Amino acid sequence: MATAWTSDTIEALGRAGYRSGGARRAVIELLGRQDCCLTAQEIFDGLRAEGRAVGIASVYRVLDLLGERGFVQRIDVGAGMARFEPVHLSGEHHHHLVCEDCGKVEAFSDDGLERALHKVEGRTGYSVAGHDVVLRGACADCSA
Amino acid sequence: MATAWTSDTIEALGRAGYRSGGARRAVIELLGRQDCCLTAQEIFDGLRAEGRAVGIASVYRVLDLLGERGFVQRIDVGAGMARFEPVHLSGEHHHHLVCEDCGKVEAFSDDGLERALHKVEGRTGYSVAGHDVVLRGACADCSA
DNA sequence: ATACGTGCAAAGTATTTGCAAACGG
DNA sequence: CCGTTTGCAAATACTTTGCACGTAT
Repeated sequence: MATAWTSDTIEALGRAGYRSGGARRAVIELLGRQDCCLTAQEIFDGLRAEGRAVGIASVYRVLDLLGERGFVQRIDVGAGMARFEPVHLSGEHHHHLVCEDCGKVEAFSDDGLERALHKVEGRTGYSVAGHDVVLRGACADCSA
Repeated sequence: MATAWTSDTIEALGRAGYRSGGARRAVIELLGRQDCCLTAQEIFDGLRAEGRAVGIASVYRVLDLLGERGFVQRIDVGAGMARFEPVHLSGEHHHHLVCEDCGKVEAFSDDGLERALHKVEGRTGYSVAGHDVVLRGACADCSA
């Protein structure tokens, strides 16, 4: 069950002249199945759990390549560890809610917020390629 | 010319039982003079440049203490290096604009964005303590 | 006087790189 | 075959910690 993102990504890399060895394909396939962000270590562990062991260096190399080409978005929630998630062509995306207590990371999205961001982006003088929003706080479980 | 933030912070720490040695004071004073975020290394270099050499470990220790107590905000713009800036009691704050090309970081603020954020925060189920927004792109110089 | 603060050096963690072997086209 | 990709181990970069000494109160 290859997702659209998975096949689009593999195909686009192929067109750009990249070969598809086992490690790259495995990382892309695992990423395609996620709906929120993962750390490099989580990807490494996930692949190992399904028996497709790859070197941690390859995980980083694939993430770096995908990041450069805009297929994944690097996300920093401030835990000293980068997180990565697929960027969907549809343009739909979400932002993150981080529990400062237990470390849980969840996604949320909001149209009003997107509109406000879009408006600001026009006034910056920058050619804005993207944005990240992180809300920090205590989740329902932790604030109880 | 001690800023309000500088003296408020030193005073509050004093009330909380912290002594004021040279390194802590130096870091707090330097931070109080900034209007945007600095890395630990920039703080270290800045202090050294003004002849107030402090250990890099002390810089990190002070930043950690100030962060815990809410006097500074840790900011991640995705360069693999944390940045820190004073949190003003007035509640006024800004967000960041990062040039992915040259690495420049600038501040911006926008009331419409704050309103949109505030609205979203109420619907999350989290008790939201704060938020960060990072706009990524190419600055005027780099996109030319 | 005594506990807290500081600097240095060593340790720790996340990430990157060098290199030789495996592999895809 | 030949150049890319991969895994391993070593290197790096940022940050944290241990410890002995200095200092504020």
